[in-house]
Amino acid sequence: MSRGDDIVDADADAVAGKEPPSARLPLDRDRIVAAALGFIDEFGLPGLSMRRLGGILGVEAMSLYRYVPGRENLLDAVVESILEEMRLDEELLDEPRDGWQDFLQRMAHGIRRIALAHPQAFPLVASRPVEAPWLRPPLRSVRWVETFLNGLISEGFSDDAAVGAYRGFTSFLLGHLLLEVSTHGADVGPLDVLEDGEQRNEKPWDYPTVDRLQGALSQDHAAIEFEEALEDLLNRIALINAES
Amino acid sequence: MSRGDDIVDADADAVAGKEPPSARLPLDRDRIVAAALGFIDEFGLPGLSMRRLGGILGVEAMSLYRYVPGRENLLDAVVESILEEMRLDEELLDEPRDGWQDFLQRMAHGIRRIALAHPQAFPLVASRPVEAPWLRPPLRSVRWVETFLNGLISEGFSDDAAVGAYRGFTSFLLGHLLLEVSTHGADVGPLDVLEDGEQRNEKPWDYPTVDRLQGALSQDHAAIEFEEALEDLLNRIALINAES
DNA sequence: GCGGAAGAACTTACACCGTAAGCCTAAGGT
DNA sequence: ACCTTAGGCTTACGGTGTAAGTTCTTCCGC
Repeated sequence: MSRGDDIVDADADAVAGKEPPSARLPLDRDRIVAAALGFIDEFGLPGLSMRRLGGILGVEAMSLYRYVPGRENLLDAVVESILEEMRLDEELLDEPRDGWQDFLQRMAHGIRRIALAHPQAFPLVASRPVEAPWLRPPLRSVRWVETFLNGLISEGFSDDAAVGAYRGFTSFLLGHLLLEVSTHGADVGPLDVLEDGEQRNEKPWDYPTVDRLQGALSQDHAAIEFEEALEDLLNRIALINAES
Repeated sequence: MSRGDDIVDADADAVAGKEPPSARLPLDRDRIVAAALGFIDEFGLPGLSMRRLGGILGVEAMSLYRYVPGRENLLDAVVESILEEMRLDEELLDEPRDGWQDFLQRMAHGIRRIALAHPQAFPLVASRPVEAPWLRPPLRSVRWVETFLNGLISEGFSDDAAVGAYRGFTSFLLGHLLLEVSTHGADVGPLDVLEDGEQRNEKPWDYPTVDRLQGALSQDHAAIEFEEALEDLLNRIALINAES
């Protein structure tokens, strides 16, 4: 080493008007959560460790524990931050304006947007244990449930119809979005390329129909299917509403 | 201890016709997978480690690696074994007998049965990466997809209609069953009982509608909802079929 | 019976993980 | 000038997956 070029001269920096790198951004909790989400988005959940996350923030792992009780809690916070992000979506309404169909359409599309924005993190929303059994993913916060139910009731839904709609809505969204997002993950998954001369030992393959339909199966109509299935769901909900 | 009662007398056992406990069941791969599934069913996925699994089988952790390439592969094998279990279900048909509705009804109920039989393991079926993007959970094996598609096509479905039905079917099942199973998990989750004098620091709670509907939200109509939603799905599929 | 080969388990070792406990330094109030 | 406190660092412990090497057991050809 020639006279420690890699060591920053803090005094000189201070004179130059720069902030010393340490203690300037005192490692806020939100910044930790944001960094965690960023990491997951970029490298996937399994790679996230407290030590690495600390490294990203230029800090030892243990320093994180001043702001976050532990890894589990951190992941919960990540989920929460994703739902919070959805709050900022301008398209989403706090209450119906042009009928409950429009209200639910906007909500469904909003959730789909965040799912597609965080394909690696979205499964967290689904797989993290929920504090109350009726608080179902992906509408994982009481505020959203309250918004949902109030919205429908204000449009003339009975209590039971609103609850039924809530269950159908969550179930539909969870299934569709998990699958849509998981195919995105498959695209960027482990490359898994065959080395030269390497031979994949395939089992005997005798699935002619799958073979023949491979093309049709691989086509991505997720967006259209989402719209159609959503519309069917809304019709179904309309029926629930009419019956009750 | 009075004269090592806990030590088995192997010779005496051999004379009595019993097999010595060691090396008699040479730790077959299927036995490992079955033990893993059993463990998950009983204690949940996060507690499963190679060392503990070895312990259960009366063996050091590293011995498992002779039959299983690693933990990830083991979990894949567990998923596979669950799907295999479904093959044995007598109610399931290899091809339609009383129409495609009956065919799909049986398949849906079969998958629901295994989901409810392994509530702790079922999320694995959904969250494990799939080798091909069109191989969607919970129908996670080419054989099942082949069976599904062939069944529908033999009943007069066009290729596209069959593929569309496949997508709707998987999406519906995944969403509904994941949610149904997750509420089961919540029941047996960490007890989380308040200690004497401990006070849960609740945030200010202002969700009157959720409050009022707490009862309705908590009621468990999963079975009925499953039937109704499944019937709606079948109607939807019938439409797809008619249109194409 | 015996030597050797092969199979199946055990042992050791490494890098990494989450996190409990304590230490060190610097800023701010008095 | 002192003390408090915040905000980070260091160390340490038990646990994890797994690569590599070792030891024991069993069986087969002679």
